[in-house]
Amino acid sequence: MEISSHQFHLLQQLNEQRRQDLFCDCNILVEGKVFKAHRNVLFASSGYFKMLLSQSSKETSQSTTATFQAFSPDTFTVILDFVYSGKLSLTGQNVIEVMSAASYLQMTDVISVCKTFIKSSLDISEKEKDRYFSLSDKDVSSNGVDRSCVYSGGWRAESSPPHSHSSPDPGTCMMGGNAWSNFNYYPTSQRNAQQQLSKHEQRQDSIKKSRHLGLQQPSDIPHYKSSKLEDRAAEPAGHAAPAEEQVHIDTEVEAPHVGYQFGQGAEVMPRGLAVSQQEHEMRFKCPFCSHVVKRKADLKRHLRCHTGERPYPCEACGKRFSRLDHLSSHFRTIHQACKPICRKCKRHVTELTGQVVQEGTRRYRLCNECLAEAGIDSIRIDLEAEAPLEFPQDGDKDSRWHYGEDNRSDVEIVEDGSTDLVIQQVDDSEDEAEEKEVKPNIR
DNA sequence: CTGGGGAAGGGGCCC
DNA sequence: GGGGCCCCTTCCCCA
Repeated sequence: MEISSHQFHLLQQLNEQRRQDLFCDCNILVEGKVFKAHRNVLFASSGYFKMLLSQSSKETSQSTTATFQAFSPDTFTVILDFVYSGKLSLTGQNVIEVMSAASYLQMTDVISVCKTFIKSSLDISEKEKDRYFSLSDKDVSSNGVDRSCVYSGGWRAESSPPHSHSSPDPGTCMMGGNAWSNFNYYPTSQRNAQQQLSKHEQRQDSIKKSRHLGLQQPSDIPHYKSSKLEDRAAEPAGHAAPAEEQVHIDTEVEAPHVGYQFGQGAEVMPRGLAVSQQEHEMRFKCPFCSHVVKRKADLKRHLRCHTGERPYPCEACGKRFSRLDHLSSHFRTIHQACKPICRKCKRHVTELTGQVVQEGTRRYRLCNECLAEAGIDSIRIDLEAEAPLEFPQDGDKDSRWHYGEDNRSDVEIVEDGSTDLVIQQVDDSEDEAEEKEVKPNIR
């Protein structure tokens, strides 16, 4: 006969003991904050602690101290609360750090829930995007502003994914016991499962589309296939960690001040052997790969290569980018002909020696000789429709990307530019204030 | 088949 | 934390 409430009461009792610091035999030091816990509970919950404590238990039967600098005390609070309650308090703000910490601690279930949470958030973003794109294809210039809300919205706390019915409080994912066994939600259709696209697949997709179709409409957003998110979900939580991913483990008894660094999920070695100050600074580990970065913002940026999120669409051609600077670079190169180099002979051209050729949404420069050789000097020279070619300058942020209405219509109509070349005179001295500038959709 | 060039994309880091 | 620049690698196209 099995009494189902026993597990719950047992966990409850252990949690109570933890709060009252009863029988706690393990101290976890996170950025100066001390957490008390029971070794057996940590051992049973985390592959990392299992490894650590099995090692230290050989050395001592007394209390153990583990020191972490890889995540914040707040993050560890979420982890530890989960260990002792089965409730994981995820929000859009903490999910990345929690997942990173869970990866660190080799807590498979937590990682899975975080992934589901993120995927759910992305799905919300996708829905918003779909809704956004279905509203209007013409009102593009104003939509860029809204889109940032859409993308960021998916990560907000209020966008928390649906959780188990047994979860007592909103925004908390229940794990453990029956609640966890029932936790198997897939928020939307299979489309969501295909949302994630591996880097390679995604790139192939986008390149083919842009090259073969010339224009990548919003509806051409890559249909994300099975991703690293999915792939990694199948991996054990204790996947290989890089050498940089290291934490100090201090054993208080036999070697009071001799620390151990814990890397690669299995090795315990004296701290002094490999820990350097530089490695201490590298503290944000990607939960999907072995990459470690110093700044949280860099991790956030890096994660886009796993999630496939591309919040920055080029307004001229529709191609989407994961980073604003890539969009800017793309725009300058492809649509603004910023390079003062003849595309054919590679010679430097000036406003006197060369002209800009517009080929669909693409622009590049040709010297007068190459223009004549190409036999396209008879193509109409449309000075009226000339768009500025100035490289965007600082302090001109608002105006530099503005896309003249005439050009807009040009761009939208002409997709296969091979039959519609427009030559423009190069005039870098033109007054910027009067320029009609091409403007990508910057958030 | 191969090498060069262009474009995309990722990381580091400064402001 | 975001924006942006620089550097590097990878991929693809083309001669």
